[in-house]
Amino acid sequence: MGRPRATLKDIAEAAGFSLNTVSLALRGSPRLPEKTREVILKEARRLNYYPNRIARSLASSASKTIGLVVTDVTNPTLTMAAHTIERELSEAGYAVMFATSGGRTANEKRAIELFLSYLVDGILVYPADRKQIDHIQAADAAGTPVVLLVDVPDSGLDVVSIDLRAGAFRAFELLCEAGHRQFALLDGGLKVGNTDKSQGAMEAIRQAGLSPDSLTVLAPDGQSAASGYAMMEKVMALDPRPTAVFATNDILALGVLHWCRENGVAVPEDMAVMGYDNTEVSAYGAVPLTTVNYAADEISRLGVGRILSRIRCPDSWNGPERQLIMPELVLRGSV
Amino acid sequence: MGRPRATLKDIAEAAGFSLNTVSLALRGSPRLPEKTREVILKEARRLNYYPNRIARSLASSASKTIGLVVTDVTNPTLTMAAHTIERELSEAGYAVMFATSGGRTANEKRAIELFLSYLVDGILVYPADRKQIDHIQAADAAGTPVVLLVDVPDSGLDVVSIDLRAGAFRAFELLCEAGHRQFALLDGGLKVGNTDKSQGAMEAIRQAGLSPDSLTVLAPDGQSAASGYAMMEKVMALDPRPTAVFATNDILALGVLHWCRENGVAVPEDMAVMGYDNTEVSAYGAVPLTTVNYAADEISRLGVGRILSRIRCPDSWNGPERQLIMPELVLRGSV
DNA sequence: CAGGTAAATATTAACGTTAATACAAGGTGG
DNA sequence: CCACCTTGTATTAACGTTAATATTTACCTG
Repeated sequence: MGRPRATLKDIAEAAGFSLNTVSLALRGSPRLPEKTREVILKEARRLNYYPNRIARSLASSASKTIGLVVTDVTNPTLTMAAHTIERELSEAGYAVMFATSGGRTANEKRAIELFLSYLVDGILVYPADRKQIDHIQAADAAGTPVVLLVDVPDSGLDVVSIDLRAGAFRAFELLCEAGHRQFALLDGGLKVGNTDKSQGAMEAIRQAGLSPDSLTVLAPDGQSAASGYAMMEKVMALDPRPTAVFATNDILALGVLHWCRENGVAVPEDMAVMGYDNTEVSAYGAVPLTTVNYAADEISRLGVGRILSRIRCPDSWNGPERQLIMPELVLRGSV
Repeated sequence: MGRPRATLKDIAEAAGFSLNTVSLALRGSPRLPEKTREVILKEARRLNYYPNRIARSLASSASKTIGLVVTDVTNPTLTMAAHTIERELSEAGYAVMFATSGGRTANEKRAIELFLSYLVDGILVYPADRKQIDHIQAADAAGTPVVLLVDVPDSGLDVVSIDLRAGAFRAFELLCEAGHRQFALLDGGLKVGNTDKSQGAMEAIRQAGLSPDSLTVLAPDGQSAASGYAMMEKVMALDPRPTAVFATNDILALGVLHWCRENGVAVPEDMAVMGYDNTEVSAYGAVPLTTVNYAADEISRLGVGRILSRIRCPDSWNGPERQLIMPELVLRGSV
């Protein structure tokens, strides 16, 4: 099975220096003369040395690893975010440990514990349930920096997030301006305590001088196109019947569009449909979807920046900060 | 920043046993009497102990970690696979380290080296380029089991994969039976040495008694809907003009459908369109897409099973095995 | 009751690093 | 020219676990 891999000791013996000198040389210490370093580096290359990060972590109590917990990678938005996070971190020399909670707090808790047991230097979380975050707060309090990627006010934690409420607010402003007076909102987040979008919607309606009755909020079962499709039965049964459906993500909206096509409901003439996230598919559905952009890239970059700065200069940290990104509308044909 | 976390030593002192006894107790050794174990477990809970896996890894030289390299998480198929892999492994008590190669061998190499430096117990890879796999072979040869999730014949490595060639073969059988005689194939894999699907297509055409000229293979720039859309200019300029377009993934096909709608080409009447992967969106595009299923779940489960069995019983391993899953066609409206 | 075995626990040495000192040699300044 | 830095290197002790032996105690057997 091949020789055991080379260690610092092997290099030390081969190069004729002490183990620690080798360690210093490989870490580029300025305390060593050029020549010594060269000899050692050459030997290291010859032996095909690469460091054992486990040992390094143990000795230095810094693992150069970040944990990422995501609710559901199947969501293209979170996929994008995970992707960017991985790229950014890997450029910064960090490895990524990855876990999904499936929206269940128990899983999330296990994942975080796992991460802690691997001594991760920091944790990025899309929380499963914003009402249950004790275990997250505990991790932060115990000294492992945490950054939330969804806004949880008063969590006492660092937050970098899209302003979801503002996104929904803008979306409903648009719908109101377009003359709609009766709305259905399919909110996939309600079941996990995420009411931002519903709240934003309601605010916009109030501001437009409409009655709260003009908005019906429905909680679909999952985040799939199938479940958006299924909800349309209920939407069409409402009285008065809405003229606009807003879904809290594109994939739900896609299901809505599909239902409309199959049932001869013209979009946007008979029914306006709006999504959320601006995933790639939104442009290519039965009707190009008007949606709210989710700047996954920006969130990821900012989130990574924040966690790294907390890790690298723990002193310059002055308590948690909330940073909310304002989302843009993406106008296409479905409204 | 909170107390430093409890170690075995702390428990040992609190419980009045030696450090090693504590270690044994926590690992459930049968050599200890029930009572001792209870005392120790109680103390451990009281101190909120959880193991330091870094230390454990170093001592036991097994990290209970698996590395996963994927070419592009943005691809919903790979997302699904990554998701299932993570779930399966986490159930088996393994953590997952995650990296994307972006289809670049250099990145893949770096990722694998990173994994090795973290002493992962095994590696699952969607290889970036099947012509450059020395570094993967090297990892396996050096004692870290590797399983490829894409077929690379004669790699000398374990393989669990969808039979991509057979999928394309079946797809073209279908198209031929439907009476088509002139085909365009948008192959997103060509640029990274992945010719399976093109080969399968050609075989089917040959078997149907058609001339090789009836198939035009085009290499789109990326794996996006936009690039599928862009390629349609070229497809329509072909002479004779094809009556069927086969794209090697759904997202490309989605772009094709979009082009057709915008340019008044009726699908499937004027143009048959087929995709590959059976991603969720394929059912909800401008026209429901006929496609080839990619059993991401099955691949993932089998891949995880294989790597775990190699880790857990290295002795019962009799050299690399190739396991190919036969894909099914999914018939919808676009053909 | 000597001798042996088993059960329960302790001791010691790894694992491969980093970090904190320690030491030697050679130069410099008062 | 001796005390004192500086420069280059070596030594030693962590880090928190597991693994391999040791040791003690208790019990059983002939």
